[in-house]
Amino acid sequence: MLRLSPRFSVSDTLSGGRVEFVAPRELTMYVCGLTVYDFAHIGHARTLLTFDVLYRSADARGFAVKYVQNFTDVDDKIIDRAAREGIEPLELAERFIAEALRDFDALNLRRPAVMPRATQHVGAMQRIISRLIESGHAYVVPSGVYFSVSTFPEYGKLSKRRVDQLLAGARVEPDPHKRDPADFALWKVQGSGPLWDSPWGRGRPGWHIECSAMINEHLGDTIDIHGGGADLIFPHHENEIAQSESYTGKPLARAWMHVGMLNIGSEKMAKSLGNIIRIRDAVERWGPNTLRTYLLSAHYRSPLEFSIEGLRKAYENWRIIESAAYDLRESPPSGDSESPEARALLREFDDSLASDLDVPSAISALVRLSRHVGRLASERRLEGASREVAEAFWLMFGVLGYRLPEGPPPDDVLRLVSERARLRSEGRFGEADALRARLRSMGYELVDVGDRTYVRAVERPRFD
RNA sequence: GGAGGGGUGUCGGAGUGGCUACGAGCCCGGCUGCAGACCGGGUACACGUGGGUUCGAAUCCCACCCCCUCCUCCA
Repeated sequence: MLRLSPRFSVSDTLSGGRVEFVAPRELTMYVCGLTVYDFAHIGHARTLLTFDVLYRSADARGFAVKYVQNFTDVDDKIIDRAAREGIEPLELAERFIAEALRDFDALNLRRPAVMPRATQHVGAMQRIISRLIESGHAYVVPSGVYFSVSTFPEYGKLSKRRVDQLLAGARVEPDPHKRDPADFALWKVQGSGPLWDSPWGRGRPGWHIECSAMINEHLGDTIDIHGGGADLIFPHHENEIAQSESYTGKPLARAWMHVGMLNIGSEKMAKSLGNIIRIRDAVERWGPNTLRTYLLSAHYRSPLEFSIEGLRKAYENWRIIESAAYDLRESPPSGDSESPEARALLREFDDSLASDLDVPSAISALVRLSRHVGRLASERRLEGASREVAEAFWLMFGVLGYRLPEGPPPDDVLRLVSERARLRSEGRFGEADALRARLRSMGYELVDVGDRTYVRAVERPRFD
């Protein structure tokens, strides 16, 4: 039985170095998910896909992974948009959570164990806030509760900032009740939007406290991996650290992982810039596996510049993998011998992912194994080949989160296939090829091997 | 202005002192009635710029240039 090694390391934004994890043991992961006021875009997908591969690979290494990814369902933008549409903020959030889950499924993101929502953890947030006030880390003013940055000497350690520099850069008009411009809100006393009663006035939680609360509720004081987009380093994660560590007195996370931005036209893809591509549009246009290959084609810490050219190359890689997957599905190897090729490539795949989640190199190893499969298939040697070839292939395929369409083709497709076979046997190749083209446009490819014809549901991205 | 991360062949991307990772692309050929996958050959023998250290540097040192992100909600 081939498997991945029980250890991996990732680089940690906080220390700047690597942190290693060794199975078997529990692995707790928390990833900052979406704020649900609109459809998710492929920038979000890049981050989620990165942690999806981390999740799957850690699982394959023998860790008992506990993965939590939240939804932020209360925030100014949700309230604003709901007001514009004349519906309740929570209703709007509910709607976009449903849409997001649909997109996640389309992307074949493996569901985290828990997907908590901010509004379901207000009590936990209030408990933390109360304790922070008692211990002098936070103070109450008429407009709410603020965290006092000066009570946490390590403030700035994640984003490598110094508090005195923050003051100079503070562009927001400060609340006059703030003692220090760098202090941030834990609780906001307000009159509109979803409101909760609290000892400090009716209102709602500040930005960052939700993650501290949800991490603490679901995963404990110190988690193994905390992740998110690189744009969350400051202030979001910095503030989480300040709150949580003041509250528990322990480190919040052993490793902080941040995914580089997806840029488009040399600018970050962001709703506020209006340059987004929705996940569902991208999946529809390019297919889930091609899109996944593309968004994972750059190392996760590097920025990725969106390009059709890059998508096209990702598709070329996927074609090779896809074809091998079908070859293996149609002719599963049954040999008992060892496969040195499969072992070597699996090892390379394993090492790549173990070394700070080098997915591009891992994909490269899978492509080479796919080519090996293709060679065996073309030589009609696949059935007699080592089972390890299939074992290694499906392991790699699964860890990278690829998925082939399930189930047999619909009847009308099968009818066309047999029609084409008839034409072909009569030597009417022109008409047969026209049918092949028509099937292709329906998403089905025919592969003739000897006297057999295979029907494959394939991705057919559009690059115009 | 401050902080962080980068600049490697057409693209993506390894590589932290010597042995041209790797993958895709592109061109030609083979296999195929034609295709896909597969196979053979070819193309690119690159390292932001200028100095320095060294027998030897993409890798070390110095200076400079450029790009991206963050410093405001943001995956």
